[in-house]
Amino acid sequence: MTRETTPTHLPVVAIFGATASGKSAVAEALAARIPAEIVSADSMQVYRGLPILTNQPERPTRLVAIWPLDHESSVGEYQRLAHEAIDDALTAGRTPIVTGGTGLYLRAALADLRLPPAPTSGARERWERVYDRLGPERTHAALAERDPAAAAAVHPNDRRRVVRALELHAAGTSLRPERDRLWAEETRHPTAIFLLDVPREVLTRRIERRARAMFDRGVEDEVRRAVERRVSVTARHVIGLAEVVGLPREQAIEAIVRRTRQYAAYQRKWMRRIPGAIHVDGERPPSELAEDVLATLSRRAVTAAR
RNA sequence: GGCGAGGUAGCUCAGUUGGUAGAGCACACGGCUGAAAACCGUGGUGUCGUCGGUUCGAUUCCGACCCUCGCCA
Repeated sequence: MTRETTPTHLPVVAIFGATASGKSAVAEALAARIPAEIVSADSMQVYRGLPILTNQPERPTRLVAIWPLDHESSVGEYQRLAHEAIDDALTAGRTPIVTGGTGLYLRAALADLRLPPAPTSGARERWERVYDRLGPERTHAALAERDPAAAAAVHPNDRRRVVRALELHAAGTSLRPERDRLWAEETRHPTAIFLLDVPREVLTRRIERRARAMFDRGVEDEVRRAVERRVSVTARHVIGLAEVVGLPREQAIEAIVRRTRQYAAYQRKWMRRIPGAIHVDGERPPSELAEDVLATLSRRAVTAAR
């Protein structure tokens, strides 16, 4: 008797945790036990050309290294590809294991966020100019006149969102969705979401070790080669890119550690809010955690079958 | 050793013509719907180097001492 024949009734597994919490290790341990396909939910690992800096997994993973560095990324585009990858795996009879640290991307992969349309060409630049000319207060007031609901959800100083809201209103829609799907528990497929809890101090130690290891592995050459050509606005935000280019080694390491810790704190916020998730002790060995995940899945399958 | 500059938040520093203090960064918390490793909001966490003097009141003025940095020996 093999596990492969065990129906789970929970076709999708998701693993979320802070950076350096060991998500990939658990996903890989799980993939070694059941027919599965790992799908990345990471806004920076999508890029090709910075495998060391973005900490890309060794094992082939869907939606990793899919775009060149000059590509402007977006959740909308990612969402389409993620749904496709997940559905492909299911069709092939494999369990999609959605793994990643970008909270919004994880939600986009699992749920149908019904994102409002992409900006039409030139619209964003036009509204940005309006914002810069009128200033935060007056631009926000103009938004409030046109789309009160959107204005209520956005702070005047949040240039990006005020501009986006105006751009959507001009396109005949709104920043405010008819239904909030971001924090709703609904998903496209029955899904079990696991969150890896790891104490901050442990995470900090791992982050420090990993930052140093990046330099031993040649991150400086990697970055030097990457910035020889155009890097998109979105890719420019990879933690460490500006630091490696502009700072001496020790300062760069220090800055990368600081920013990575800030990122981990941001991910902890997501962990508090992701609906319907199961917290597990991320300090236990990946193999044990994988077994636990399987046990939870079959327990759920029994409940679902009733 | 002499001269000079300085010791204020975790860090870098501002300030108080005497009424116990505030910026940036760090940190914490919150928001977020096609840039999310992004973006925005809220919060001061303090023996004002130490001891003494003057004063109703000293972080501020005075004295001594300690420490740091620079220049000269």
